Amino acid sequence: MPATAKEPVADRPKRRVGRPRVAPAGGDADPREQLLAAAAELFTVQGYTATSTRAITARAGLRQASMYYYFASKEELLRSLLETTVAPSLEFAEWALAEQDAAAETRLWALVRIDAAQLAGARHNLGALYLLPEIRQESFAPFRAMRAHLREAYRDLLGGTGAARGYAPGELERRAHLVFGLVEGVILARLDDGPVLDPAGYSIGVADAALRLAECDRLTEARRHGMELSADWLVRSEHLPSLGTEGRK
Amino acid sequence: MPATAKEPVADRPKRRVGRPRVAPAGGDADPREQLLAAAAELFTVQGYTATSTRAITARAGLRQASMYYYFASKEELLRSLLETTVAPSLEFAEWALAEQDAAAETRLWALVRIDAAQLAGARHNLGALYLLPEIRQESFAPFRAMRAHLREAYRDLLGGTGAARGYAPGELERRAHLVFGLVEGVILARLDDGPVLDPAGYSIGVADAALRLAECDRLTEARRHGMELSADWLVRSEHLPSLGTEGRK
DNA sequence: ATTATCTATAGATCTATAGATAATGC
DNA sequence: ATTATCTATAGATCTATAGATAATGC
Repeated sequence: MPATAKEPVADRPKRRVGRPRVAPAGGDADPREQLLAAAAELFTVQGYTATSTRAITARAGLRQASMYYYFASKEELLRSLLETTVAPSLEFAEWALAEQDAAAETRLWALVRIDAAQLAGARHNLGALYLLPEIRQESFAPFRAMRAHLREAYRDLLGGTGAARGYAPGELERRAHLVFGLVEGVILARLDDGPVLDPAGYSIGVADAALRLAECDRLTEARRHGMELSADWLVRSEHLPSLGTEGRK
Repeated sequence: MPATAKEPVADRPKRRVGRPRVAPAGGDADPREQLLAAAAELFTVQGYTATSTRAITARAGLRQASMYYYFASKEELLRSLLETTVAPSLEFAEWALAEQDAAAETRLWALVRIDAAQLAGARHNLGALYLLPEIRQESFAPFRAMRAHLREAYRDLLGGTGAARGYAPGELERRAHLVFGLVEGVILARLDDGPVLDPAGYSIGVADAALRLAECDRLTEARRHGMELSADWLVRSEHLPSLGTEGRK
């Protein structure tokens, strides 16, 4: 007879205050967390508008109306989810910006790595929520501000880089976009392939790639490298097919 | 009295067959195109599910039910829009793959350029539609197949590159993801900033960047370049904050 | 008494179909 | 006769609120 059998925690009767649930799911977890988890899954898979509060609560083991005990609206549930998603990256970015001792290259590399790893490795493709059209609404302004901050951190780190000294005016901004886009490309890769090939390894690949993007002395060389930008190619890639549906404005 | 006044086309009375519209908008355009244009705008700005057929038709100058004269369902409208969006890129990609005379670098550069320019320059951020969760449904399989083809073209061009000879196994696939992600980063940049900084110039920047991403001999050098991957940094970027809402499955 | 849930429902949608109608074409 | 639109509406949602209820806490 093991002594452990008597621990008060082990056989905690998990009696809870309040009316019992009629269809509990997933055991004793905090209902608020259960709702967030259910929403994360459904929002990323089906989309925000297409996910009903009924579907969320069903997955969380509650009745539809009970959601409103924890969140004032469906929108607030989304807001909560979004903010917990950027927060860690942003926190790391602030720290990296302040840490002036290390080279900017090092700090940029580390930021990209951690950011990419998080995007690649999170259980659901939460990054895809950044793209929801809903977040343009005024009520998501705080979240958008967080993202803007993060992008600025990328730009500032990039600006501290040795390569940045060689940038023409405006080039820093452009490169920052490229690097930021590279990182968020992880989100898109996951959309096509499910969880990306080994997050840990992949994120290092992304971080290395970010530094390659930063460099500028290679540009002319790369351009020369086996490229005959003559007639046909230039012409064809100059002509942008107008992409239909021009519609008036 | 200018002679042009009599041209039969110029003063075409634009009388159309069928019951007249009650609230025409945007003049004499083909109603099907008007619907596509309206949907493009609304889907990209508000999202697919959040856009009602009523909103689409209102913008196109028709009554809600009249949409069904042109499209069997709202979903088919989306499908139509998506396919006209990838089609041009895909067509160019096929051509580029076949054109074995030019160096792979050249062809890859041109493909990236045209693709990025299209994403950056299109009136609405139509690329963002790729990300709609709806397109995972079986009914969008043909569209997904087109995208997969495009990605394969990227990979194959990349594989023909001089740099690719130095890739470790699996590295080609990974780089292809990076390049594809880089290009689609344009979509995300637009989400934040509206139409990106000068599409023509930006797209060249992206194409140059893609070639930089392809290179591999620089990797170790880049890593050495000013990086002290010691204690603190490695540790901190090793630890991935677990990102909340773990929920069970 | 407090807490966490429930049931029931009001009110507001939204998609798609049925069937009428107002033009032109012949 | 054909075409392109319209009006009206069935049926199916969906969000959020009101108010009841079944636990525990004291």
